[in-house]
Amino acid sequence: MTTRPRLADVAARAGVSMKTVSNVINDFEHVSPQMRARVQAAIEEIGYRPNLSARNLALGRAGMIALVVPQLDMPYFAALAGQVLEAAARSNWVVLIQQSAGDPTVERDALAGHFPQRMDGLILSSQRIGPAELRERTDRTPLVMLGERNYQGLVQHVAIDNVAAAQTAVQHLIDTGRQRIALIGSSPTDRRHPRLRGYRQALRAAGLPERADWIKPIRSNLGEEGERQMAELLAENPGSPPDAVFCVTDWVALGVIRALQTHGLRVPDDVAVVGFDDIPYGRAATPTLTTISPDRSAIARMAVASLDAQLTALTTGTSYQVSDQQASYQLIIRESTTGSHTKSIQ
Amino acid sequence: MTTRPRLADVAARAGVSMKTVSNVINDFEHVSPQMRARVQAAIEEIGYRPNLSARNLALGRAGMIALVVPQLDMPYFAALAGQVLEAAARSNWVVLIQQSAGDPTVERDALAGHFPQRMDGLILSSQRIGPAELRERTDRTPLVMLGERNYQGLVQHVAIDNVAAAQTAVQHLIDTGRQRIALIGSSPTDRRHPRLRGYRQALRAAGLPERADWIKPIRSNLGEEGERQMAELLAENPGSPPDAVFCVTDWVALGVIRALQTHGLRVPDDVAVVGFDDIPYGRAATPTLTTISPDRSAIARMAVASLDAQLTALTTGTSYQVSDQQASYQLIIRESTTGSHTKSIQ
DNA sequence: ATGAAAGCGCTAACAA
DNA sequence: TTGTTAGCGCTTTCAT
Repeated sequence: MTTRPRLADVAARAGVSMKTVSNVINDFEHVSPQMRARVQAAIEEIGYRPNLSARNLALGRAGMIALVVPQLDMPYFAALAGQVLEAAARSNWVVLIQQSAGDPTVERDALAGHFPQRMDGLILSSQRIGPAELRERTDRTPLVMLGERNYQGLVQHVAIDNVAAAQTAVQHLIDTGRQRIALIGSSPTDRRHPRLRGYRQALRAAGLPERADWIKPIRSNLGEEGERQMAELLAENPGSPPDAVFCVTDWVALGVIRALQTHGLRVPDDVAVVGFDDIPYGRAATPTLTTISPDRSAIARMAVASLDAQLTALTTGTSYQVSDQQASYQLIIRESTTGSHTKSIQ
Repeated sequence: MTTRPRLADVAARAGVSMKTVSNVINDFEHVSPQMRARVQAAIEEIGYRPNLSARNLALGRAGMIALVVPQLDMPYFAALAGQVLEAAARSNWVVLIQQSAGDPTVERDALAGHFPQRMDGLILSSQRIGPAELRERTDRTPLVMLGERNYQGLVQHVAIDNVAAAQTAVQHLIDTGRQRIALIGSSPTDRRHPRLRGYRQALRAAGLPERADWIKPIRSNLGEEGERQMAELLAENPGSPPDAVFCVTDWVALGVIRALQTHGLRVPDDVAVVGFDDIPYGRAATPTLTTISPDRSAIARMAVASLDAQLTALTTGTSYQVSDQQASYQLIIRESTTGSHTKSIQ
C-alpha cells in the first residue's frame, strides 16, 4: 500500500508552493483563477484529501464538538442529533455524541470539560443541570444549553418558547370543545415548569378551573410512567374522567393513550390527547398523535452557529454576549384530538 | 486564558522525560510502579489531557471511523449508533455518523472513501449496496457491512441469522395456535430475502400451506406502507382474514396493527402480529409488540473489533480473513401475540 | 528503564 | 501574488 498524497505532493504536481495549495484549499482570496484551476486539477489527479489531524494541530483547534444527550434511542434526541450532525459538518466539525443516560455525573463532567480530548464546543441537552452548576463552571469551552429549563442568562440557551407552545396545545383542546383537561408530566407545585405554566395560562384565559389533583408528575420520560399516572387519575375519578389530557412529551402521551384504551376509553372520542416533541412514532401510532413540533433543524443550526461565534470571540479576545434564542414550533393536529380512527366494523 | 498543559509540561513537573510520560499514558510495560505513580500525580496536578490531533498525526491514523446509516431518527439505527459509539470509544475512535437517507450515491461515496478526511474504518448499514459494488471497490479502508443482505464472503459482515430469527418468530405464531399466517414486507418472488425464507421454512416445517397472495411487498420501511398493504390484504380477503401477520420490521408492524384496528379487528384476539428489530416504541405501543430483538451491542462490538483487526493487518502487512459473523437474537413475547390488552369496559 | 531528536502534515508568519 | 520555514503536540527510533 503506497502512502497517501500530501499537500506537498499536490504542490509538486502543480508546480507551485505549499502555501498556494493551502490558499486554494482554504478558499483564500488573491489566488488567480488559472492558478486555482491548476491546483484543483492536481488535487483531483492524485486524489488528495487533507489530513484533518494535521490541520487541527496546526490551527490549535480540536475539530470536534461534543453533543451530550440523555440517550440516542430516544427519538426526540436521535432526530436532534441528526440535525446537529448536519449543521456541525457545515462548520467542519465532527460531533462526538455522548449519552448521559440521565446520569448527572456525566453531564457535570462534560461541563467541566472532561472529555477524552479537548473540544471546540459543547452542546448540552439536560434536565439535570441548573443555574447553580453553571455558575460554578470554570471551564471556558464554548457552551450551548438546549432544553426547556431556564438558565437566567448564564449561558447561551436555544429552545422553543415552551410556555407559549404548551399554551397553544392546550388552547387547541379548548378550541375543540374540551373542558376537563388534565396534565400528565409535571408536579402542581413546580411553579417553574414552562409547560405547566403554559397549561395554566390556557386554562385561565378560557376561564376553566384548575384542579391540582389533575396534574400528575412523572418520575421519568417513559411511556410506562404516563400509563401509570393516567391509570391512577382514572381510578381517582370513577365515572368522571377528564375529556382531554395534555402530556409533557409524546413518549408519555403514548403511555397515556395505552392506559385510556386499556380502560375502555376511546381516543379521541372520549378523551383527546396531545403530546409534545413530534417524535416519528406519533405518525404511526393508533390513533396518530397531535403534538407540538419544535423546529429541530433551527435549534441545531442556532446552537452550532453560536459555538462558532463563541470560539471566534475566544480566539480574538473579544467578548460574546450570551442570549436566550428561540426557535419556532408548530402545532401538528392529528387523530388523537380530532380524528376518529375506528371505522365501523366490517 | 493560559495555554493548556502539554506532555512536556507533565514531564517537567514530574522531572522525567517525555518518553517516560508517554510510556505511562500508553500503558507500556517496563515502567516502575513508583515512576508510574509520580507521572500520574503530575498529570492530575496540572490537569493534563492528551491532544488527540497530535497523537493521531504522529501515529498516522485518523482516530475516526465512519458509520453510515439510513437515518438517525429511525429507532433501530439510533439504538445501533448508540452502541457503535460506545464500542468505538473503547478503541479510542470517534465516530463520524453519516446519514444516507437511503441515497445510494451517499453509500457508494462512502465505499469509495469519499469523506472530508481519511477514516480508519467504515461501518456501513445498507439495503442498497450489493456484492457487485463490493467487487468493484478499490479503496482499502477497513470495512464492515451490517444488515441482512448476503455479501458472499466479499467483506466482513456482521448480522444475526435472519433466516433462523424469522423462522423463530413464525414458529412462535404457530405454537400459539395460528394457522393462517401472512407476511408483510417482502415480495413472494424475492427468493433471496432471508426473513421470507425463514417464514417459508416455518410454514413448511408445520405443514402449513403457503399463499403467494398473503406475502405483501413494501416499498419502504414505513408504518404507512405496512398499513396500506395490510388494508389491501384485508380487502382481498373479506370475511376470512389471516389470524396472524409476520412483519419484516417493527415499524411496518405498527402500521399493520393500525390497519387491523381501523378495520375493527382486535390484536391479538383476532389477529396476532410479530415484528422484527425491537425498537423502543414496541414497548409503548398498544398492544405492546412481540418482536425479534437482535443483540445490537454485540453487533457493534464485533464490527468495531473487526475494524481494529483489519487496521492492524493493514499496517503490519499481514492478511485479514473476512468472515460472516453472527450475533445472537431473542424472541421477545409481548401482548401483540399473547396478551389481551383490552380489559372490560369500566 | 530512560533521554534526545526527528518527523507526522498542515498553517501562518514573514520574505520576496 | 507566491515561496520559505518554523512550529502545533505527540510518538518513536536510537542511544544510553
